[in-house]
Amino acid sequence: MEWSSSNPIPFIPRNAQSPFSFLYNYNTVDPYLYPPGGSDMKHQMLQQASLPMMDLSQIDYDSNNQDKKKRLTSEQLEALENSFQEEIKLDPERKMKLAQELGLQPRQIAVWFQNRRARWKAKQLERLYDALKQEFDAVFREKQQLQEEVLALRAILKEHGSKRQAQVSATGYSDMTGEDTTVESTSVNAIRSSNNVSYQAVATPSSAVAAGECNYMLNYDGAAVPTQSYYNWAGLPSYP
DNA sequence: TACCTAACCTATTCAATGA
DNA sequence: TCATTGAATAGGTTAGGTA
Repeated sequence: MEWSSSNPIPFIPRNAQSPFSFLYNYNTVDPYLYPPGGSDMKHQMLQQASLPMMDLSQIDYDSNNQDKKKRLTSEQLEALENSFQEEIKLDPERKMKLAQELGLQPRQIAVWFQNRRARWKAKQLERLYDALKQEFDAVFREKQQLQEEVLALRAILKEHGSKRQAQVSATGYSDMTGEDTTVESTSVNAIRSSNNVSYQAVATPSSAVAAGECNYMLNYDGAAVPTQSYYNWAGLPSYP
């Protein structure tokens, strides 16, 4: 059965004399709105009925109760979605207007918007996670490439060190003509080329957005200094 | 300043639904 | 039958109004 004004759920109390009759059909008669009294209304009514405070969750619901959860119709969902796209927050005027137009209780409109905002936020977090993961993967790959480059450079240095040592031993002086620098520079370029390391800023538009969102969501001021662990992780030579 | 109220958020429950 | 979805609830927080 659909939930709409054209097909309303008849309000048939389980027992009109029962002090608990207000618990039934509250999809039709919203206990949080009618009458006004806030979220303590159930307890207030229990007290008015001269009954002790009790755990309402323990009350035995009738198997024929009328508060079965009903899915909203596609028309109702479309209207609610359109309204949500216009404005994520719901002002009282819009809530009443939507309730009237869609044949729903204002409380249902408010609940739908609350759940919709929760789903929207979860989706945003999911996107942020994906963006950060991509960023991490890219940085991790670059770190591996740099480590390989460091190893290669160390090997070159070791090789040239051995040659120089042999030259000093043979001639008694060191050759500082700059030829070695040219060799090393060429070697570095070759290694970098083979590793396809660009040496540009890693931040991509998506990662920049992700970082911005991350800073916003985590209330992060963005002024952090690299930590000791970062230097260790990055394989950097020294920690300032 | 304490209290009240309304609106909101997060976590959870549970009926409806589809594979 | 079971996993997923989403409407609804519970309980907590916060902001604004008021005595």
